[in-house]
Amino acid sequence: MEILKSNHDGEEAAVDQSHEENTFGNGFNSMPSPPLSSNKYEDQLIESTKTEMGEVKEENQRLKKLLSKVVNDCRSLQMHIFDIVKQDKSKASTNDHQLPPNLSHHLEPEETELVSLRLGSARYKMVDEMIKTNTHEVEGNDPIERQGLALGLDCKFDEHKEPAQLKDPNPKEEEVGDQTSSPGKITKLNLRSGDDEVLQQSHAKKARVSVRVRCETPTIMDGCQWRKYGQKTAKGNPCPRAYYRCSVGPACPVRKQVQRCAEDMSVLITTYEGNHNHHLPFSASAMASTTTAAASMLMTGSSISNLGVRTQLPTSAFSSPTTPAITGFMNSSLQSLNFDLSDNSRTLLRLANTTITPSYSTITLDLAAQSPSTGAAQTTQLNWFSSSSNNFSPSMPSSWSSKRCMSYAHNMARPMNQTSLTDSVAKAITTDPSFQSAIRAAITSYVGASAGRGSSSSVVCEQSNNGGKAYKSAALTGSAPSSSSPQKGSLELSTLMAMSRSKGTVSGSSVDVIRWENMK
DNA sequence: CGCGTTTGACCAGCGC
DNA sequence: GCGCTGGTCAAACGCG
Repeated sequence: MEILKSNHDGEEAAVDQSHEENTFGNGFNSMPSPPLSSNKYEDQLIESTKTEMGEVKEENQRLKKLLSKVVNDCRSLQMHIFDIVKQDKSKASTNDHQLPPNLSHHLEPEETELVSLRLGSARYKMVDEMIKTNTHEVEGNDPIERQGLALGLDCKFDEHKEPAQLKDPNPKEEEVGDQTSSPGKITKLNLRSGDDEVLQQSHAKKARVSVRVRCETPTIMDGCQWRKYGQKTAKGNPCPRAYYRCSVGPACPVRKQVQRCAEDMSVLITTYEGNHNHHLPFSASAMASTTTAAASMLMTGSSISNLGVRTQLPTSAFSSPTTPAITGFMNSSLQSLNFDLSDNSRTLLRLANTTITPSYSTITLDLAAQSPSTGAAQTTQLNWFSSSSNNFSPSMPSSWSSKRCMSYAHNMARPMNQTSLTDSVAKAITTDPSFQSAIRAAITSYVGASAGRGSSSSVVCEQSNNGGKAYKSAALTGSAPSSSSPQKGSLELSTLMAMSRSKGTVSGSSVDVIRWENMK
């Protein structure tokens, strides 16, 4: 540096600028130094920025239209499903038990909730179908599946539960508790109904999503309401573990455990278990859908984008030591992606090194890990990893999801084909609800946190090719405002006032760094 | 008074 | 069978 400065004074500014712009602090260099005639360069940069802003605006409009279409479709679908449920109910009431009118009246709110819950999947699936290109076939010949009536494995759980609830609209609280809050009793109950169910549900019971985050507050603000029901000092950790259950729904089975990390007291470990059986506010749905999607991935090995499809995997799939569908996706797709959500505090969102083993059934979203290259910088990484060691097996079951993952793997393994790679990444982001959820949750929590400080915030996305469009989609998809609640925490594209793009390198490979500045 | 938290007791699972 | 541990329950308590 000294030699450069003394021998090439004219380049000093460029060198400094290069140094200054290397503020990502995550192991890759910034864009190459601009030429001496920096005015021309800046003009070009401004022009390209303007152009890209225009593209972003167009994309925003397109997505807004898409969103409104989805909302409308959801409403009509909701009405349609409501009719179906009503018809089924009237059939059941005539064929089976004749419920008194006052009791059948009590059924309706619960079923509405039930339908809406399924609509979440339908929405994902509809978006999936609307956005996706012709490379992915639409799964589910069952018309019910096509309407998004099934929720995947975790919701199969509900499917078994719901008939009982429908038969008895006013179940005793103990009975609800038996099915939701006491895992041991679940097993006992299900022993009567078949080994497969027992296995699946015991696995489902184990499915957990752990979130590690650097946080001073007693709990992280995930938008949900929790009631503390216990506290215990666990072995090996002086900090007590607090037990919470979701208090939004009367019989919501979701639990969470909160404990400070023994090694680093500033790290809060929050473990979620179960799936909400009620509506959630937007701010809560981000985290909830993320954990649900992660749990679903964990349990089914099916897809990430398969949430709307009833899982029909054989029992052996659950006892398999690996879930190739997941590892295939993660190793091929997520591992090669780096998302950088940063502002003054430089939050780095990284999805990497993911292997999920059902026997352990815990997936961890690590928002507290330090970037090795940044040292003490306030950098937060999000790592998806399981509690098990790597034992990825390349063998794939011949399921649709696996094919899809292989498709990702195939595309990801061809870095030379930039367009293909870009398309694959774009597809992965725009069609995978869990991926969207992860991004949405990260952006939501991030923006929510920064909003309180009143500081400007930005979203930086990196990509290992020259495409960039995929990440625009990522940010847009992840931040698409909810139709019902454009709350704090949602980041609308209209607030993204400036965007820049620069070159950098990651592990010797050239990357594009795209930065959106939120000037709000 | 109602709601949420605290805290000791209880229970189930697991390893030895 | 016993002891350890994690998870849950429920009475007591505190707060608005």
